Amino acid sequence: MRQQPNAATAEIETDDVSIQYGELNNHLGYFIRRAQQWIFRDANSTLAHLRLDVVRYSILEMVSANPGISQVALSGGLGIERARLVALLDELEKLHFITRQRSTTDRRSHALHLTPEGHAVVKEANHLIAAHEEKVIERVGPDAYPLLLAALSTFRSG
Amino acid sequence: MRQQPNAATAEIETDDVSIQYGELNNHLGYFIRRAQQWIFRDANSTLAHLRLDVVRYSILEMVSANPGISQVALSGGLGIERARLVALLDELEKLHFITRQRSTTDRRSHALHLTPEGHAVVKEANHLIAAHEEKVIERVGPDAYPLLLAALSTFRSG
DNA sequence: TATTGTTATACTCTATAACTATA
DNA sequence: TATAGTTATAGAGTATAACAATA
Repeated sequence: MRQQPNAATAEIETDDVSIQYGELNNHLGYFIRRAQQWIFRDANSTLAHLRLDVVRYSILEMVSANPGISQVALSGGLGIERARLVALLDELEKLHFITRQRSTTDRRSHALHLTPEGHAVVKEANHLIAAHEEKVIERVGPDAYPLLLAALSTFRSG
Repeated sequence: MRQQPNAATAEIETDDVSIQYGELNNHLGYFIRRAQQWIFRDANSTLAHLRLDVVRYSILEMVSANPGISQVALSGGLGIERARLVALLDELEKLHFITRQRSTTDRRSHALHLTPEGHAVVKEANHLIAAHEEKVIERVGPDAYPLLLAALSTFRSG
């Protein structure tokens, strides 16, 4: 939350407003970073009381949509290093949201599943995230929104 | 660089392709995160031999566009914590790309400027980044690209 | 030989609080 | 009292390499 500038400082701060962005105006990466900062902060505060953040939520949602998925497949689908995923799954297992079972067909890999509690929490998270998404839609504009999803989906694969 | 799957493993890996994304298909945050991963990795490898990455480059470009800018103004414009900015500017000063001068009007603040070497490196970086940006434009589609910039620019402020 | 999950390590980034010098 | 820059610290994420079990 930013303070309103008072009358005395308002004049001095006007040069803040006239900041120039130079070439950054032509770089999608800059806008994407700023957008992600806002979106993640807003979504994380929405999910906090469920003991989740966007990364942990996306893991639960992926496991929900792909029961029995392996850790490498999950790693690839979410763009999280498989080494990093281990600690995240440890957490979610400790919260009793997921289970890791040895795969019967390939005993190297784990089959991931949601617990009943995991299903409940992901269901509630989906409601909360949908409300957050409405704010995003309003912010980028309802017309632009589906175009954004379509255009950015090309980065999903590698 | 990802290995091509050979004939023997290709069949096994087909279930990788059929991964389901569930609700993530409706969440801009997920696509933004994947897009940023790709864009930052590509841009960073482009800039590496100049001893820059996208964050350090964006600092130089901002200082270039706003000579004499203060550290707090820069922090706000780029969405980098002012505490974090200190170490980044230390680095760029050590590389002789920028200078910190005490402001004559407010001796609490620093006026940031590019050195001649800084100007040269930012000029070269802009060429390299422009080539990178062409890849991005091709990837999201030339029609969608300007819409992305416009729609995401709403996140620049807060 | 290659892959899955795991551990370990070093580095970077984020978030926060406190200190100083100035205003 | 408030702000700009700085320092310090804890937590989270990234990148990489190596190892055991299994294929």
